[in-house]
Amino acid sequence: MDAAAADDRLDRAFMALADPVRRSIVARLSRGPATVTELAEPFDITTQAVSKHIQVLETAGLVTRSRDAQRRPVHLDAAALETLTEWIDRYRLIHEQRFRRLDALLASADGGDAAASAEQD
Amino acid sequence: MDAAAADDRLDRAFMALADPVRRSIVARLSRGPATVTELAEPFDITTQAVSKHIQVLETAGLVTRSRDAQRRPVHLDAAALETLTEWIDRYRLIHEQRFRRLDALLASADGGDAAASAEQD
DNA sequence: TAGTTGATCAAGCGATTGGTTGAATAATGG
DNA sequence: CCATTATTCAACCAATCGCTTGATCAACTA
Repeated sequence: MDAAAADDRLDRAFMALADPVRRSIVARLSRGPATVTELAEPFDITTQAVSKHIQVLETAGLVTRSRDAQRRPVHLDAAALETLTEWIDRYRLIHEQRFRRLDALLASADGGDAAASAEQD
Repeated sequence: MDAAAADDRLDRAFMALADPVRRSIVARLSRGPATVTELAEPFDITTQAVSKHIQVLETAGLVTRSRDAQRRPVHLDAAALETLTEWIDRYRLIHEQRFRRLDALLASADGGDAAASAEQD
């Protein structure tokens, strides 16, 4: 997978989670697979709309589907979720390490009141 | 903050990261604050467009801004990023624990070939 | 076989997105 | 004061989003 494809995958995955209905579906699926009608039940929207939401999650790689007679059970893919936390944590940790270095620098250079303003910038 | 407001916050935050330009801005900001023009430099779009991207990140609570003469330096808010990983990890872990329980159940109940199909569903 | 259930396809609609150009607002420096 | 620099506001545009209704497909069951 090249960089552009990985980018596109992140686009779709974050976009997929940027909707309360789809996040609710993910939450439900964390407790086990469910069919489209089951997933649609808590919401005041049509099953067609829920079907589309599931397609969005599937295209993003967050869920997969199997077959059971007429039903198409939806399964969560936890590995895809992990990819997202990895992306976020990567930059979160870089940011926090920068802070720690800055604090250490200011603490060793001079008095403590400079360290207080370090949190500001 | 009530549940609806928290929901809306998550909507905006995930949506904000669902764009490669904005993710690139977040990556840049993890190494320290930057002005709008600095952030716009790597991209083939206008500074107005970048300004809008930053407003999206700001509304999502992912960045804050200060003032330095005409400049409006943008700062990353790592705590907001942590909120996102917390949401994702919550359901990821529920999902994985469910798998572990299922594996243990099948392993104790009968032979190993049932455990092999447990990964399927 | 006919009817029912589960899910998708298709077309359409209002709202929103990411981008543009052009004008306006702030704050600095000569 | 005037010109420059940094940023935002405003209006617009094509594309996409979430959702609807209506029709279709697929598989079971009486």
